[in-house]
Amino acid sequence: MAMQLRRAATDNVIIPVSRGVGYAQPSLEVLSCNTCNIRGGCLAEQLTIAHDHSYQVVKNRKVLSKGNHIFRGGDDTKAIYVVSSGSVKSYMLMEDGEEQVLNFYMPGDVFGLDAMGSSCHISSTVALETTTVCKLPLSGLQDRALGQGFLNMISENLLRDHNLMLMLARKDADGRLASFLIDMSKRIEKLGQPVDVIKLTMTRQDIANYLGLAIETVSRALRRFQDSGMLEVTRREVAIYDFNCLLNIAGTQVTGSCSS
Amino acid sequence: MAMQLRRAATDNVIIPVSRGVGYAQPSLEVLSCNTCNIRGGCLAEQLTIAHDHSYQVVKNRKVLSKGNHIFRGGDDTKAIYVVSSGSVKSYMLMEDGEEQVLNFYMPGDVFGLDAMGSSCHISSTVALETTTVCKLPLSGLQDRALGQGFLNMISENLLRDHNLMLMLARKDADGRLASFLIDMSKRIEKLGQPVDVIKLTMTRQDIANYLGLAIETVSRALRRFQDSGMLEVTRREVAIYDFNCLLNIAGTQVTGSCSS
DNA sequence: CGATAAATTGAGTTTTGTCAATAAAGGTGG
DNA sequence: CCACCTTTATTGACAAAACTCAATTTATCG
Repeated sequence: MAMQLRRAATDNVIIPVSRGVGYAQPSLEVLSCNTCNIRGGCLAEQLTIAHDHSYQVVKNRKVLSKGNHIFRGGDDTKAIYVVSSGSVKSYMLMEDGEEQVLNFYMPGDVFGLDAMGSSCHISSTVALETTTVCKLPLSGLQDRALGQGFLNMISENLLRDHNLMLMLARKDADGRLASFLIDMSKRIEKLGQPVDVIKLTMTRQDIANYLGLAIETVSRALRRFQDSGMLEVTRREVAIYDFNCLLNIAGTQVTGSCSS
Repeated sequence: MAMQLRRAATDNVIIPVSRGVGYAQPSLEVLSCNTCNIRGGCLAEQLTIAHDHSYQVVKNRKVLSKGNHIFRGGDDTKAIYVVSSGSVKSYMLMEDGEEQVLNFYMPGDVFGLDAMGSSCHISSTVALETTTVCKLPLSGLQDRALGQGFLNMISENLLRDHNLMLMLARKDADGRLASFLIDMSKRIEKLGQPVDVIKLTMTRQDIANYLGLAIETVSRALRRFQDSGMLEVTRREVAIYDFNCLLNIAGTQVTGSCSS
């Protein structure tokens, strides 16, 4: 395949030092759980409070602006993270500089799990927009009962990965894009937002790198969908008109619920 | 893509009841850890003993013959499993009957993790040959400190999945097959077996369903490799002559070690 | 408002899937 | 132990999907 190099602000070969030393993190402001929108079921809160009962209010939230990395491949493992607001992509770099996007994370999602068993991160993560993340130190994690929520999260992660694998292995371009849009829709639904309008915080290139397609193929598939009238694309926003049609094109979706 | 239906003994739509009720498991023999070859670092042993200190000798091993399922998609979640001997494949069925192979498991490997957070299994698992598996009941798992070994295992699983995703998304047929062979070689190396002879316990169809290729493409890629002299294929056995060449074709491999 | 980045669109090529036929292997029963 | 049948694997010819290259348009950001 050997596509040409295509990387943007998320490049992690040439490490940006543009704003001088000390500005690696755009904001050092640390926020407490009290001001977090993710109420109930926040794993970071659960685990951190469980870990240290003296803190009822956890203060480990940080604001990142677009393009800022949370961690990069090779960085020492320190924590796992929860998205509080905004969105994040995780990716791995191939030797040719090509990046494979592994996942997009939205508010409530936990990321950085691949680091749990290793001394450093394998993947990299970067904010796709102004984003707030909550840091959950890993120290002592192995000695504690982690609770069902933790196990659920792990199997959710595995399920998501399996879904992507299935998609990459078996679906054509239209099927992959349809699956992607449905997945995004389901996720924003969980956040209580309207399901029929998807705001894409990632570039077409990111989508292509996630779905294992060329950027041109993504563009053309979106056009085909739009021409058929099932949805409308305007810049980074997709309005879905015919959900059934999209589901049809997507084919098999692996859900967490046991219906099969 | 919509390839034609291709399923064999592992079909789980038509449930085989060939040998009559009561023979769902070919053997009810239960073996103890004392007779297990996997010494040291067996997670099943660790977790089970940790769970119930009164049993120093765990008796939960079972023998399965080729084609027998350990569990099927939709089955109630009861346990996670460790391969003691033999080999296992896990797969998910698509609506068109197509199966996507998720992984092949070898002695020491843990499988069934996707069930941890769910009330039933999403994937199915089947023995590829005469296989011994160790069952690890899930009950009470969430209330216990699971140890670093458990966390390691989870991140290993995630890493393996990410590797496959990267492969499916970015590599051509030759790259995928080369990656597959290298991975198999590394895994048998861990088991203390020679790295240059790989015994394939799965069919070409299974490999194709794992790599997201047509069976013919797998066959042709193997022929190309053989013609170039880097390896030799005889039935279900691959003798590797030029490992560097294979690594070259495979391209990026994601390893657990932090070298990047 | 201009420069850079992102996205779209078209034309041509390559890879891989599909269909079809054949060969080889493995298992079963006489 | 051998013949037969089923399953598995190989090989060839053709078609389709997606990638590459190239040009253009449209956003975004300073």
